[in-house]
Amino acid sequence: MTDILIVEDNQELAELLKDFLEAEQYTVKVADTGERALALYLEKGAKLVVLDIMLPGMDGFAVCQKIRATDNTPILIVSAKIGKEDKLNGLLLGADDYIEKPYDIDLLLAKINGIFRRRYDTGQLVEGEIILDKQAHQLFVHGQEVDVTAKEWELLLLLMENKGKTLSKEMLFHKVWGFDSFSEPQTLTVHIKWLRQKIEADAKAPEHIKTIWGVGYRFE
Amino acid sequence: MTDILIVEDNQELAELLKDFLEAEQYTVKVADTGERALALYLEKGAKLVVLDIMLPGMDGFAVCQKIRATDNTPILIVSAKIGKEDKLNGLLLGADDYIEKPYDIDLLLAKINGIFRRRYDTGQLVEGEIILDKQAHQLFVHGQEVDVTAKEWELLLLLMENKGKTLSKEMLFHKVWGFDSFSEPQTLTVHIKWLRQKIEADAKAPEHIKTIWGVGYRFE
DNA sequence: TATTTTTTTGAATAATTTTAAAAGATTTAA
DNA sequence: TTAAATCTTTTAAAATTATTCAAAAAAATA
Repeated sequence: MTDILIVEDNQELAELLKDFLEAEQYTVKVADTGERALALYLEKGAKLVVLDIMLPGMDGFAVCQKIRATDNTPILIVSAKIGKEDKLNGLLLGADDYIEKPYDIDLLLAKINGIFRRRYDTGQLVEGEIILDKQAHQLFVHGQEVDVTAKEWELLLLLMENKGKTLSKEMLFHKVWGFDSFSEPQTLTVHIKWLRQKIEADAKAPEHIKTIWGVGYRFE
Repeated sequence: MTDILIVEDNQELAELLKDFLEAEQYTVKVADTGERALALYLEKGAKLVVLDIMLPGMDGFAVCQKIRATDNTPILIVSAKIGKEDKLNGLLLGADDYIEKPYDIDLLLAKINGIFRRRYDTGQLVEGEIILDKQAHQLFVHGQEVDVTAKEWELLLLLMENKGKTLSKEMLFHKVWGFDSFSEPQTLTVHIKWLRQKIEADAKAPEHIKTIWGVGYRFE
């Protein structure tokens, strides 16, 4: 969901970008030639391709064209030699945006964030059959709306926003009930139980809300 | 109400624009020649025509002229070769705005939003049988005028302007009664009740103003 | 002042949250 | 390997909290 493929022949610059974007929670793969970029793209895919135009061998425009022949994944063209013709060239080939080298790294991030927001941020959290609409404050399971209480909603939101990560019971309790809550720790597990009954096919064998013994819970 | 006709001979670019604008809640039709654009326009109409000047066969200016001969639908001219003469040309033919290729997609969106706001924002909010006329300060349900009090009006306006989003009771209360209000929180729910009696077919089973337990209300 | 509109109140109702106790799992240590 | 200890889940009832409703009081307006 946050996979970026960087196509850049300057290894140092590529590493720098990778580190920077990873710090911003993106998942980054790097390719140093057009050929390798295409191979990597076809094998692993990506949600955004950041594409340098000047590459040894197959140039960026060719890569752009080949990717567009496959699908509609957004492409951000990066280049030192963007003239009007190049911009037009890229636009005609289906690139989504441009940035000129040398660029401000924050501007690059802004453009990347913008592309992700426009293309992928629907205001919804989707995990398989479970859809959480944050704006509407609605939960759908298999397309059916399911009523959840305020506490259940907060718990599920926390778990889904941190899917794959195990959250400790203390952390969950503090975030949902507040640090000053005097409630008993069972309260949390009872709410987990209600949630499981609402979102799991079989609440006895949960597929999504996993128990991590002695630690807490993890959404998968 | 949000129909856009894009006239663009580059199919890839046209598809890209279509996807982008559809993500922004517009309804998009595409034509790749001037002749097809006119035929589509005369058959289905549109609220805005985004018109590339450089087209094979009948060029953009000719399309512009023919559309203007029919009605006053706004036209946004897009072209790489906008010189002073072209701008003047387009203006004389009745185009509403221009954008030069290659353009920033956000700028295009801003211009489109601007045209729609200027041309079509009638100051009315319409949701099925409910019409809120902001200028006249009147509410109609099933074509019948319904009197609402000042507080009810503000409440309904807030809800309808944010339809689909759940608004918290605190937010509603603050916006309608002001941050410094000392009133009891029930006051809000009582007003919601009056509103429901005025706009809902069955106030006991509201179709429009939904209660989100422990959170607030949502207009649908 | 009379009328309309808004706000408050308190009781009834509905829904959620908490609790406590028992049962079920998993881990630890003998 | 087994028993004990620890942790988690279930259950149902109790407690709490939120919402609705109707009527009355207060405030604003004509």
